[in-house]
Amino acid sequence: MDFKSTEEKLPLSFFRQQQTVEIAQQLLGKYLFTHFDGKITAGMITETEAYTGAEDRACHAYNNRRTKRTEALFAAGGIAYVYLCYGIHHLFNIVTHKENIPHAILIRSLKPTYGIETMLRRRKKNSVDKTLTRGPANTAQAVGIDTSHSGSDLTGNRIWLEDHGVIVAKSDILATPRIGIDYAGEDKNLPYRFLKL
DNA sequence: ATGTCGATTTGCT
DNA sequence: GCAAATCGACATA
Repeated sequence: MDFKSTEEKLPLSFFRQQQTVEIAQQLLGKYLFTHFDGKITAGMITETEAYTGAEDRACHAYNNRRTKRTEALFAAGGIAYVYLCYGIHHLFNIVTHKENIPHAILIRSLKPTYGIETMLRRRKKNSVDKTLTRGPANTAQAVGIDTSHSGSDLTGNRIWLEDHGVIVAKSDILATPRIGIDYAGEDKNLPYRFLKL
């Protein structure tokens, strides 16, 4: 299948960069595509959060905590880390950095651009509203990503990212502390959440 | 408009 | 046992 998108697809080298906080900002304005059950959906990334590994108390791999769940974080960048939150929500992350450095970027929000009917069906909604692809669990559900996709290649033909040339100036990025990590001590105040204005 | 609460897997104590 | 990188239903105002 040809989506005329090959040249725009983000390469493995993008995900293997090592400044995860910087990459989280670069992801704003990029497009997340999925192709499941014969349906393609896509949206422009508008909100991200960086999780920076063993030294980040908010990261699941803090202190190199290694479990079956967090194993994907320790792989080299370019795969998905998807985990179940509160027993029901699937949260999609992009793994970055090199092998054994467990960094990742949580995708918190998209602007839907393609396959909106499919997104509505997955979200059990009748019409587009603000909540269709806002919030990490809603976003993952809309694009059809669940924990079975943890460890998936992000440069393949099921889940991938594209650069459509959208330029996001630093002045159009709002940085705030991350959401829902009150347990993270000092690290809860780090400005690692980024929103495209 | 704002607040409380339940859903329910994973991992740490 | 309990808290968690959340969401939406329901209550009260």
